[in-house]
Amino acid sequence: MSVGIKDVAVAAGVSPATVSRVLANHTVKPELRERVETAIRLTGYRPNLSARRLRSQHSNTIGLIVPDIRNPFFTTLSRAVEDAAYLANMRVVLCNTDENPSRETMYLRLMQEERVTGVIYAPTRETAAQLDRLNFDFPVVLVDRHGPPGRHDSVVLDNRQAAATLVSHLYARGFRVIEGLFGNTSSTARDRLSGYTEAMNDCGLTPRANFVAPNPEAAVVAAREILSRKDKPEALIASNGLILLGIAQAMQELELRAPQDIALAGFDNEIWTGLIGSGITVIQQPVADIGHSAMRLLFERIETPEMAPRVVMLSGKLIERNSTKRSA
Amino acid sequence: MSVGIKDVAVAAGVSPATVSRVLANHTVKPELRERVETAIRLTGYRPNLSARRLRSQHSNTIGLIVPDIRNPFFTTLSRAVEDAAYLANMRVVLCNTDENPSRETMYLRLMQEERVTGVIYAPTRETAAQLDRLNFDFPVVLVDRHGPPGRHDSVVLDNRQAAATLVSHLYARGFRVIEGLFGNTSSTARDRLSGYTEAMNDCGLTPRANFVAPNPEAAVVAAREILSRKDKPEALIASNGLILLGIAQAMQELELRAPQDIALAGFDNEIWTGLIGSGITVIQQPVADIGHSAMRLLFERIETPEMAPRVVMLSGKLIERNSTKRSA
DNA sequence: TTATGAACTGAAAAGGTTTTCAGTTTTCTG
DNA sequence: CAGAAAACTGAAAACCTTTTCAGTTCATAA
Repeated sequence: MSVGIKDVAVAAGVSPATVSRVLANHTVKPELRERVETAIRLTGYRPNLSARRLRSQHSNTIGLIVPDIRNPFFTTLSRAVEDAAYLANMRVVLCNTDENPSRETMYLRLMQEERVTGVIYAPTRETAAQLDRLNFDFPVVLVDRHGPPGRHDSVVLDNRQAAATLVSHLYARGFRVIEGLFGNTSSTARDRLSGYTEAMNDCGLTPRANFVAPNPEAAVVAAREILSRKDKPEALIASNGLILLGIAQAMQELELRAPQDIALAGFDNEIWTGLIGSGITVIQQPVADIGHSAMRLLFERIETPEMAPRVVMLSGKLIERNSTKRSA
Repeated sequence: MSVGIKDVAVAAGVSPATVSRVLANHTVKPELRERVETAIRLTGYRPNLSARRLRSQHSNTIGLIVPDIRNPFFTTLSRAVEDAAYLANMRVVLCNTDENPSRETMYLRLMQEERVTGVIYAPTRETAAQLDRLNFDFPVVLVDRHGPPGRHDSVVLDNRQAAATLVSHLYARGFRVIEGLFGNTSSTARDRLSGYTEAMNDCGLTPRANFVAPNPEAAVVAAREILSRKDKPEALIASNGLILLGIAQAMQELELRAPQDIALAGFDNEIWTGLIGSGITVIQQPVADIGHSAMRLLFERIETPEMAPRVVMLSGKLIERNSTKRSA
C-alpha cells in the first residue's frame, strides 16, 4: 500500500486538511508546517495526482494535437509548448494525427475525457471546416493553421505574404517559369497557394500548382514526375519542409542540382537546407515564437474566457541561399 | 455542470454500476446495454479519466523521459513509443531533461505522482549510476543507454561493435589517423568510445578522443578547433547525430569537404546525412525497433514483474557513403 | 479586561468513477 | 417441475484528495 495524505497526517499529529494546506502553500502555523514537512520527508509521501485532479477539478494538463511530431516544425513547436507548460506547472499530452480526421476526432474526444485545461491544435482542413459545429468545453488555440474566420484564437504565419515573397525573390533573380508543389490537407498550404498564385499573376506569370500529401514519400513521387518532364520549370517552390525534402531527394536521384538545373525554394529552415549542396533558399518560420504565442493565448483565454478571439500572425523571414542564384 | 455516469444511469433507468459495466464491456443484458448506449449518445457523456484512474488504480499512462525531443533519434523513438502506447490504449507523458540530472529526478518524482504504469527512460550517466539506489514503484525500461549491470530491463544498440565497425571501415579504406568526438553525458557515448579505442588498438593505431556536450553548438566549437589544427586527422568520427551535425557545420564554415579534406563518419542515419555533399557514412540505428522493443519489454515486465531483467541489444548497420571514400 | 475580529485547524462532505457484495432473475439439469 | 447454478443487477463502499464550514485559538483594540 502506498502512503497517503492520512498517513502523513497521523505521522505529523495533524488532520489531513492541514497536510493538504501545507502542500498547497496555504496559511499554516510554522510549527505545524515544520512537523508536516518532516512527516512528508519521513514517509516519502507523494501526492496522487488523479485524486487531486478529481477533487480540485483542475487537470493542469494541456493537449497538443499535431499531425506528426517527426515533422521538425512540430518537433520544435512541441518543445516550446512543453517548456512553457512545465514552467506553468502543467503536463502535456501529445497526440499525432497523421493528418487523419478520424484520429483527430478521437483525440479531441480523449481531451474531453482528460478534462484538459486547454488544447493547442493544428487541424486538417477537413476538421477545421467543422470546427464551429463541434463544441468543446475547453479552450482551443489553433496553431500553424486556421479554422473558420473569427471563431478561434490562433497563431499562424503570414502565409500568403511569405509565399509571395518567395515568388518575387525568384522573379527578381530572373526566373519566369515557376511551379509550386503544395500540400493538400492544411489551410496553410492553401494560403501559401493563394499567395503564390496572386504573386505570379501580379508578375504577369502563369501559376502552375501541383498537389500532394504533405510527406516526403509522396513528394518524391510528384517531384520525380515534374523534374522528368522535358518542359520542366525553371524554378520549383515547396509549400513545406517535408515536401521540400522530397524534392531534394528526387533531385539527388535524378542528379539534378540547384540552381544549375533548376532553382529550388521552400518553407522551413531545417538544418539540412543550409548544409545541402550550396544551400536552399527558404522562408524561415519563428517556430518557437509560434509555440510560445500559442501558450500565451491559451493562458490568457483561460484567464478571460469571454474575450474576443484573437489571431496572431507572425512573419516569415527569407533566407537567401544559392539554390535560387541566377543561372548563368 | 458536465454530465456524469449518474445522469446517464437516470436517463437509461439503470444503476450507475450498470453504466460502468457497459463502458467496460462487462456482461450486461442486451436490452439494458442498448438503453445505456443510447443514453450515452443522448447525454453526450464522456467518462472522467481522473475519477476512473483514482478508483481503478490504473493510470494507463506511461512516461517517456528523454534528453531532448528535438534530437531526431528521440523524435523517432517517441513516435514509436506513442504508436505502441495508443494501440494499447495508454497515454504518454513526454519529458525533456536536457541531460540535466536535477530535471531527471524532478520528472521521476512526477512519474511517481502520476502513478504511471511504467516508464521508458534514457538516463544520463550521472543518474544512471544511482539508479539502483532509487526505488520506483513502477517498472522502468532503459532505452539507448544502460544503467548498473543486471538491474534493469534495457534496449540498447551494440555500441562497441558499432564504433568498431566504423573504425575498421575507415581502416580498410586506408585511413590511419582517426580521431573521435564523443559525448560526455551518456553511457552510450562511453561505450562507443570503448569500441573506438579497442578497435584502434587492434589496428595498431593510436586512439585520440575528444569530449563535448552532445549538442550541435558545443560540437561546432570543438570541431572548429580540431579541423583548424595543422596536424588535423585524416578522419573524424562523431559519437552521435547531433555531434555529427556540428562537425558538418564547422566543415562548411571552414570550407572543408569530405572526403577530400578529411574523412567523416558518425552515428544516426538522419535524412541530411544522405543529402549533404556526396553523403556521410554512418551507423544506422533501428530506432523504431528500439522503441517498440522497449514497449514490449515494458508490457512484459508489467505482466510478469518478478522476471529477471533483460537486455535487448540491437545491431547498427553501416551505411557506406562518399564521406569515407579513399582519398586520391 | 472584554469584545471583536483575524488566523488557524479539524470533521466531514464532495468529486466521478469502479468494485464488492448481496440479492434477484434467468437458465439449466435431472 | 423443483432445485441448483449461472447470469445479471443495484446499493453502497472505496479510491485519495481538496474544500467548506464551523469551531477554536490568538492577537488587537476599546
